[in-house]
Amino acid sequence: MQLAAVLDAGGVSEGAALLGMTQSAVSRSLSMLEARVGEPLFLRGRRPLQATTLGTQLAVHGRAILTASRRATDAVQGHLKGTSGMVRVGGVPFFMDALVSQMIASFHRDEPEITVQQSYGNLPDLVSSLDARLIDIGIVPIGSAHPGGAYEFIDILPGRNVVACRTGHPLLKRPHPQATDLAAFPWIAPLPGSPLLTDLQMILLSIGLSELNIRYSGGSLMSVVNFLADSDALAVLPFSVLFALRKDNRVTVLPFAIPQPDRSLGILRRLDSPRSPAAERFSQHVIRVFGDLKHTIQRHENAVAWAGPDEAFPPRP
Amino acid sequence: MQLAAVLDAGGVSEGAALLGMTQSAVSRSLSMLEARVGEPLFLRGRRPLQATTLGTQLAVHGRAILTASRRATDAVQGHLKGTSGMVRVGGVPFFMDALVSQMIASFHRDEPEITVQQSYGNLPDLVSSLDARLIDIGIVPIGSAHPGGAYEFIDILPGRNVVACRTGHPLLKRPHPQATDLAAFPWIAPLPGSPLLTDLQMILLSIGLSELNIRYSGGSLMSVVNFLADSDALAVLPFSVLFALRKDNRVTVLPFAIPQPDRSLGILRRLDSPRSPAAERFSQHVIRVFGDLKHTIQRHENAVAWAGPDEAFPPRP
DNA sequence: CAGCTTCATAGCAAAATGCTATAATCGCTA
DNA sequence: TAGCGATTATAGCATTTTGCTATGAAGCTG
Repeated sequence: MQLAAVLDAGGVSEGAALLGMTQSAVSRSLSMLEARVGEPLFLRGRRPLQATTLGTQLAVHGRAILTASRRATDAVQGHLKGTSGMVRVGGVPFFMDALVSQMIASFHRDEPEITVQQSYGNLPDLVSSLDARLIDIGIVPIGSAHPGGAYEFIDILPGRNVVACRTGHPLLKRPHPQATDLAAFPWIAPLPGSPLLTDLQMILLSIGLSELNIRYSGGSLMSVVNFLADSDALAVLPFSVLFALRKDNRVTVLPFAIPQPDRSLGILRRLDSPRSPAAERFSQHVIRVFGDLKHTIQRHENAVAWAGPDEAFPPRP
Repeated sequence: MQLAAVLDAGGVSEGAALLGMTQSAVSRSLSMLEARVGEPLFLRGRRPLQATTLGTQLAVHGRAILTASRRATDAVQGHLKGTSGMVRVGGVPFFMDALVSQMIASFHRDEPEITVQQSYGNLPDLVSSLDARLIDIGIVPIGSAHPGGAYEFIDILPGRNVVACRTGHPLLKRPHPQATDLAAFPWIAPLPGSPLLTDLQMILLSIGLSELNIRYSGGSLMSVVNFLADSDALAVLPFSVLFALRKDNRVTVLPFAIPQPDRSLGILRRLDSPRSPAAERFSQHVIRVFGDLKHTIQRHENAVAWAGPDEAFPPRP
């Protein structure tokens, strides 16, 4: 580091000043380095100081160490102030892809120094990831089965599922689609482990059918949307996810009321985990953006003319 | 560095072993680092050791320092053994482009760890570069004017100039071209400062003309060759340079004997400069390759049916 | 809960590192 | 080339850091 500083500054005294040290200290340690190497590192008595080839080469590595060292102190200071750092976020795939990824982008605009590490998983995986401290926060839908006292759960969006179809789907032309109509079309099943899977079975029950015509399952959100848009298939999706996709105008809500899960999307974190300022800021950001989003989503929901099998499943107010 | 090693190895003891230290030393310094930072860097009591986000981030920089440090020791060891290092070579443009650049390539095949830094210059520039220790060796043509006792000059190729023209040049059809024939064509002048410029004037004198028809001057070798190949112009070039270009079959030797300079291409270096093994190896390589080349060049020279203004300038034996 | 492994802490010696003060050297100019 | 101004090397000393061995504490495993 001293070699690099000295060569960059053009002299021992200047280099020492650059490092906040005295000239003598730098002079000695460089002499010792030369002695250890057994070769001169620079040519004495020249202004500006000339390095030997070996000196030049070593200075390259010294510069690397110097910058790494500076970055390390920056990382620590940023971490303590919360202006930089790292958040490891795990979440359920669909929400991450549709909503959280955009929030990460907007978060990065505000806090460019904070690294966000995203990972996917369903509730059990995310809980064990939290336990193993592999992630700092999880963004998951949680129902009545609370995960226990070791966790904090911050509610950010009520769960609300809808039936999704492509824009221009034949069923959209009917004023009041019936359950039997829905059963006539192929369905997309969510990934195993997804809460949407149980939701789908709930719907089956409520409709009174024993089985749906599952034609596709197991894809990411992008795959599902692509499939939906290019076919007449139907899928159960969170309304907020569809809301996030409204700009594309490829998929939309089928106005058919279905039983709603008693579930909320929220931020899950361990109470005992050392909460870093970066994670704190990210959580606040997500909560704020979802808070802003909630009203817009609500308006869009109310704009749908719902129809359903009976009055047992009205849209939430 | 210790943090990185410990996290990579998966434990304090393993990390210490990786660094060739005892476990206790590493344990203590990491504790001190944690105290300094004021935050835990890893979660105690977990196998394999889990880092906090800050620990992970700092480890990144630690790894950078670790690799830089390793590379530095490699650089030193390589320098001492001569298997790695850096040579700064300066040379006259035409020889560098035609011959030395290829030798640098073949040298790099043998010694991939040695960096070669090439620069251009004519004799005076190269001497001052040597004095300023900006280059380690110079590859220059030197005549009777020896540069002085502070330098070592190793002869590698006798100077031998020829008139060059494109293949298919009209003059090639004549069995014995005369001086007046040559004067009828445009000429390419070498860059100012090049020894070839004085050579060209020598030729003028010997031919008995006061001036040649200079149509182009000041280009690099590639420019000169391109110009030669696409015109009927003539140029004075070292035979070895033309030899190196024989594969392209674009330019060739005009069999017209011209006065030869009392000059040799050779390696110039300061006697007092700290001679690195890398520079030593490079010099040896250049000398060896030129040594091999010399005989081939000689054969090609002898194959030319020379003709000239008189017997004063016969081809060298 | 014993046994094994791993990590943290003491205690001590050696080395490295820092400073101030001072000598030696170098480059430049008159 | 002598001298000046600036820069670099060395001395001497105090402090900190670093290393080791030995030993205690804590965690997993069967």
